[in-house]
Amino acid sequence: MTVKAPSESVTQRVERQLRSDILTLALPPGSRLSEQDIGSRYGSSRQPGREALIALSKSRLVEILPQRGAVIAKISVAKLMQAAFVREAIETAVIRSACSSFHFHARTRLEDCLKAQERAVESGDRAEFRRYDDLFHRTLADGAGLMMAWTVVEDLKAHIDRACCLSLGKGDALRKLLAEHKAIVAALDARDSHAAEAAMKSHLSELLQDLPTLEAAHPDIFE
Amino acid sequence: MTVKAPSESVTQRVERQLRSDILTLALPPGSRLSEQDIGSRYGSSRQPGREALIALSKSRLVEILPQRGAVIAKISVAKLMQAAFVREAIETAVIRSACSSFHFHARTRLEDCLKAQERAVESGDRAEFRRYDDLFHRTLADGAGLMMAWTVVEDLKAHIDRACCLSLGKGDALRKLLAEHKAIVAALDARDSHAAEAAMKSHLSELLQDLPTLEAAHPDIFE
DNA sequence: TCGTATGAAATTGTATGGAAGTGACGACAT
DNA sequence: ATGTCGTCACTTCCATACAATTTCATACGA
Repeated sequence: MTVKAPSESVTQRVERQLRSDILTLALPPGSRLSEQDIGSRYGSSRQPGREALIALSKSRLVEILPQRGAVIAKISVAKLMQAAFVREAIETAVIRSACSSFHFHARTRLEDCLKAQERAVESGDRAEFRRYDDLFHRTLADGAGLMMAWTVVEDLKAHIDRACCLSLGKGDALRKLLAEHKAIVAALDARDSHAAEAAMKSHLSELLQDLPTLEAAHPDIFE
Repeated sequence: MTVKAPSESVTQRVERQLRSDILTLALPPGSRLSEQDIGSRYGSSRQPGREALIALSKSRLVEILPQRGAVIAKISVAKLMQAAFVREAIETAVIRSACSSFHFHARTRLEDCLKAQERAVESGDRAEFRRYDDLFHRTLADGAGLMMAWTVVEDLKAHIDRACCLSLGKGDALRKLLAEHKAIVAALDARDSHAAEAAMKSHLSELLQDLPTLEAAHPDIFE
């Protein structure tokens, strides 16, 4: 007997594709979009397009102008800094909490993430690396019994990720991120909450280093 | 010449009313709702009802069962604890940041909040007190230049507030909360980030004190 | 030349019709 | 007694029709 695959609804698919196109900058910030545009772009009627726009406007990726249309949000340095601030506040708290109690099974999944990232570094596959970066942070929250923290961070992360898409990413950037992950896990294993928090903090701030450079290089898509 | 009042759309009104009815427990957790129900309850067609349900499902106040309907989320102790954890992580970080830099004008608005809450305590108006409690915390974030932090907290707070509606609230509870607000402001004025963080922490944990009692008293609406 | 009306086009906001999914219930066979 | 199947009511999900609003261009008049 086959388990029923809970197939994705049209709205979910459109939302996922639109989000992806926004995050990868396939749809450049500042673009104007109508519900109709979205619908025909992804092969649906207005309704799924409308619901996707509403959903993404909740995480501030698009701005809905009442009665007029929607615009892909420009990358705002202020929003970026605030998102990073809140993310850091949450993730440092999570890692601290993880140091006092962490699910055994999650620990082995962390190991899997590290291994997968190791492979991604070798093959230079940035997308793969990023997938497991997400999973790494999610697993930390899960192991600490704080999945809600991850759902909040996930939303904030979207803004940060969009900026990361611009970053050229020198060859050894991934290697550095991986080393930071390993430092976090090491501190977690040692139940050293101060070290873990510090490692997490420096890991997260990593991403904002070359923000000024990026803004100078792409003035049109910044606010 | 009068400024045009940007009148509320039907969807917004329905969403606001539904949210309010959920938070005040006028709609008890566990109730099943259809788009049609919402529409006729608040005098609209199914569409605004649908969009309101979708919106509230994002903040996990209702759970949408695909092809079947929606239910008002039950109060979950686990979700409540996680929401409180994340809120504390964010708000303590905000108050710490506020201690290093805080907008002058926001400081006077804090004073207004305290005064208004003083009056609310005198008249015993809990709703009024709560309104200014929100404004107090929002103003802290605003003054620190971290409004995004407040938008995140606001969503988490919904779950906490719903539980607070159950709490009988002894007469001097408000007085205690007000005193805590004053302690936070005092520490902020002194730029004493450790004291401010501690004051905020104890203020937020205040709300969860009698959670076990509540759960025992209302087993039906807990998960 | 400039400001103002007017009207068409585009867009969202709202309502409604219809297809398809889900679970409940009972008839019926085993 | 139990399990399988068909029917039925209910609901969402998606498409589409209609109404309301905004914008833009254009024409007109001072």
